[in-house]
Amino acid sequence: MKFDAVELRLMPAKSDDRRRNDPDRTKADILDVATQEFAANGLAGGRVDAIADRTRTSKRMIYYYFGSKKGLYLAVLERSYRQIRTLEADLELAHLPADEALRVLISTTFDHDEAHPEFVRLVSIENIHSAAHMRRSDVIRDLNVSIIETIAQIIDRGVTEGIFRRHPDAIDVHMMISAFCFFRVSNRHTFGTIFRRDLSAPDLKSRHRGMIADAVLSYLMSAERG
Amino acid sequence: MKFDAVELRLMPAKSDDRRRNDPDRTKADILDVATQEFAANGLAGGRVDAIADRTRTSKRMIYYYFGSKKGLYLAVLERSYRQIRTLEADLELAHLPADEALRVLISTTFDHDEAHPEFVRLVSIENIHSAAHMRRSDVIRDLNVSIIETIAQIIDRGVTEGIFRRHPDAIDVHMMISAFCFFRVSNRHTFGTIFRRDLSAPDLKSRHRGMIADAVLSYLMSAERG
DNA sequence: GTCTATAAAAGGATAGAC
DNA sequence: GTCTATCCTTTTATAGAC
Repeated sequence: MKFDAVELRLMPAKSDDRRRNDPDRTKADILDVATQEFAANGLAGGRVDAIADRTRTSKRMIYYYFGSKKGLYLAVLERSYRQIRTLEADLELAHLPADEALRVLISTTFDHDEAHPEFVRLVSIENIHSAAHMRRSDVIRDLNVSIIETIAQIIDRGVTEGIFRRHPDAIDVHMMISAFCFFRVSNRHTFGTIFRRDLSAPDLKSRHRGMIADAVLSYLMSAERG
Repeated sequence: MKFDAVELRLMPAKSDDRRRNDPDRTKADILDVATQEFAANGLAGGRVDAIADRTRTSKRMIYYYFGSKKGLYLAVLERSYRQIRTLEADLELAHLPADEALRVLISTTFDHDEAHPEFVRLVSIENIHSAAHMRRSDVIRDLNVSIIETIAQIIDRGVTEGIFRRHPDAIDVHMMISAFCFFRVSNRHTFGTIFRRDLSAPDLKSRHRGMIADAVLSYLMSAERG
């Protein structure tokens, strides 16, 4: 009799229940799955049912926490942007020579897009929607974009040191870098199909990482129109 | 009596009926509207009803001619690709100096993407679907991509003439050019929102057109790793 | 080849118990 | 906070007359 009672108390039922009732954990779980679903199929193509099925929780909870499909999509988008902005803000490049600093920054952007194709896809999807959701999101619109400040300082420094002969707009330079890194991932499938080339292959990856850095640097180092 | 008969023959009723029953005209009409609809809302987001409503014909005819929503989408995609390939194939650059030829080619790509945002959007959408439809389409996969041959010849010529000091892969150069031109249009909305900049403004357009050309040329003209 | 009406299915959202 | 069952709108697709 005593023995039976002890065994009952040792069962892990209660601890499991607490875990299941943790709101932050539930929300994060939903966001993880939703990120994959929307990145894979778009906003219209993504299925709330499919998300619920792959979650520890139910569809009801998605509506409970996020209100609607679009509310969930926006939460996914906000979280993804917060992550890349944090990464950019953590760069410490002030102690490096201008050209070295720029190479590190380009590699960081390049590697981020390579490592996070789901972010690249979400941004593509949001552009299909003309950035309508992002525009309404204070969170995203007001995320500090320190990368422009970083690039501006590098360009200034390079010009002062005499390494760079051009002095272009920092946002333009950021766009040039972003375009190349982003396109490689965003257009991987159509470009790869048409030109019969696997853009995810490791040798192409390292060649392209060097290529974009060389292109940006030779642009900055060359004389106007040459 | 004679007079009346002549007047009857001149009435345009019959000719109108023929026009309405012209299959090619009907198909082209459907494709025009479908291109706009899919480019605006994606494959899942695009509505067959919405297409039918903006067409001279009915929904029944869309299924009659194209079989399914996906069949229509694929037809739209095939037609868009055929158009840009035709444009590229018409370029006559052999008589120009290598650097001039490259500038013309870059401007052509740049202006094409600017003038055809619906094409850019369709390609973005097809990438969200991992190019699944394009892959199955013999028409698109086998469209001759003469642009690579064109770029390869320009690079060879530039190196022979001593203008270029690098000799990169032609597909890589094409990717570098495409990436910049494409990104400016495909990511116009998110990039514009975040950096508070209107990428469709005329002054930015011409500045960027020159910038991408300068970047590619200074890359080709610079020494390895410099 | 073309139209109207309708079937059939999918998918977003919610009711109500616990 | 969480679950099951279900409503109801939207949307793809087709039947059948002309």
